[in-house]
Amino acid sequence: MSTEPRDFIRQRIARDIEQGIVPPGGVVTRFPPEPNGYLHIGHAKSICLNFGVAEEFGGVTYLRFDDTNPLKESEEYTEAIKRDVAWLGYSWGDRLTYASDYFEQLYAFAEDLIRDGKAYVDSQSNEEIRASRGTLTEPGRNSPYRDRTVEENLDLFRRMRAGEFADGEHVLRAKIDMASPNINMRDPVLYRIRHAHHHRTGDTWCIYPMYDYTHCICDALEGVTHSLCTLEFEDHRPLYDWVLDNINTNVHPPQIEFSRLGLEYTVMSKRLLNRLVEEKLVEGWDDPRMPTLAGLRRRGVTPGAIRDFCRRVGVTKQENLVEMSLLEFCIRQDLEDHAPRGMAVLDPLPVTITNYPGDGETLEAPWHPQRADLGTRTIPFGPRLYIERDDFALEPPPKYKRLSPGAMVRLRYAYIIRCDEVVRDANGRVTELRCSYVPESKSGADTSGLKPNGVIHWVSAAHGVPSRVRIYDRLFRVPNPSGATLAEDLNPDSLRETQAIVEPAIVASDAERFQFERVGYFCKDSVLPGVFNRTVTLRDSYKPGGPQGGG
RNA sequence: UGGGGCGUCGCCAAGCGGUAAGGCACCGGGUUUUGAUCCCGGCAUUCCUAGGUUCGAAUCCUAGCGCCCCAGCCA
Repeated sequence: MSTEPRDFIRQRIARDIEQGIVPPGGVVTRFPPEPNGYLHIGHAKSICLNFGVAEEFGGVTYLRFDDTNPLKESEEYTEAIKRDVAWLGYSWGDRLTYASDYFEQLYAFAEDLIRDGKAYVDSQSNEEIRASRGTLTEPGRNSPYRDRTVEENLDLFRRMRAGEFADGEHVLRAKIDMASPNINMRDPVLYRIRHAHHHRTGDTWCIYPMYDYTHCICDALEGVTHSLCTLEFEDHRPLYDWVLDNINTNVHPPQIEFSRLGLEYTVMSKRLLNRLVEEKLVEGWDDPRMPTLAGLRRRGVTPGAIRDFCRRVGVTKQENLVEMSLLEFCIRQDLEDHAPRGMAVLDPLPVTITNYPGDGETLEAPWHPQRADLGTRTIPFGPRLYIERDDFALEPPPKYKRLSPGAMVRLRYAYIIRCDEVVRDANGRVTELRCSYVPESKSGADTSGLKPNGVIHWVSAAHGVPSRVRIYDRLFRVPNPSGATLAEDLNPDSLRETQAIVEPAIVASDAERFQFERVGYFCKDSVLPGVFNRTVTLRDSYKPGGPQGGG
């Protein structure tokens, strides 16, 4: 489709296919997270890109865990990541791999590099290496160990592997150029000693390869055709290329960089998200206020909405800070099409229908106004109801479309009522509305000819189910949370609990999410039964000043 | 006064020498048993700045300016 976004990466891939560099249907990409935390919406951009591109051009995508640093990684994270990628709607088939699957091959290539005189064991301390690396403007100095013989290097490297040395005693370095203007090329470390238990390889290794050395080789080993990564790795590309140019492989994917996602009001660094969890400032990685996929899921955000968001955001090399309103739009639109409708009252105002005979009846209403396929629900109606307190105004502002003294309004899917009397307590607070209904105005069979000025939602007092409601706003409220002052950046109103009265069909339904008329979108909280999360509100959402009193 | 990137509407983003797509947001108007949705209309004489090349430049050249990334035995 010509209207589909064609970013520079897709253009490049299309060109590579056209020129025969990559066979049609032969595109191979990979999504390579380090299992050191949960995936967030920024990762979704990369997932949608990598899996999306393979889908569009015919190809496959690997889910590859970049697990080269045992100190930070865990099984819990790999499981969470798999869950989230699958939830987003992508499947890796049998292409689930780990960098650690290749440790043996990586090691063999390293010995080759040593034999070729392209890598050496450096025995300087961490500090010495840092000091001799030079600065942004000054070149580095060669290590005194740089000219060790091949035999000595091989011997030392093997003994490193055998566990003869303590952490930090030696490292394996590439022999490139200590005077390179690109600091990544100043004899980068390839292997370090780490006597640590790895979540997959256990204690079989005590030396672990570095990212720059590992990533490109894994790409080559898996036959990746386009290695997509974010902008901060641009400076690493010469090293990516150097490694592949100096080992025995004829596979050499291009590394192509794009900018990471910046989202207004949210912080995306794993370090900060980790702190929020560690310091118990949130309930966990899946706290609905978190920008993690798990958090968004709990909040009621759909995978389709996130995919749509990633598509609309595009892929470029520009730094960007996307407005929250775009994400909200994508969520609203997805829910608009799919979410069943329901009625709930957050702040109840009792209404008595004074002329209603009997004690009730059952009404029928569609789950969705446009989608007959979703079927219908029954709604109990009676002489005692609750309406939303702000659907009534003692002194209605101009163009007010809801209820006020003497005015008429339609109760959605039910009858037209008129407010005859307002009951107030000693403080003047409205405590009840006494109304009369128009019997011939029944929804679907209205012969009254009346045109009320609005429609409001309601719940039968005798049947409504009280439910605890947790209202989540954004976790951060500053335009650009710095994280430097984490506590100050946090929004103290980001989580509130209140009570809602919900129509019974909602409680009985097994649907996850609902759109509540005049209230917003909700989803069932998967953790606490009978509890709903307010996720996105149509009208009141995030607006300064809160609910609009009718303005 | 090192290297690598990036600068098109409030926010994203097309554009690749032929005379500024689209989306979000916003502002009008219409439909509506959700003030939602939906529909219609408006919204950059201008592309960081200044020169230059050209019949013609956001697109090419030159010089500036601004922003981001890099000195982990993290990824």
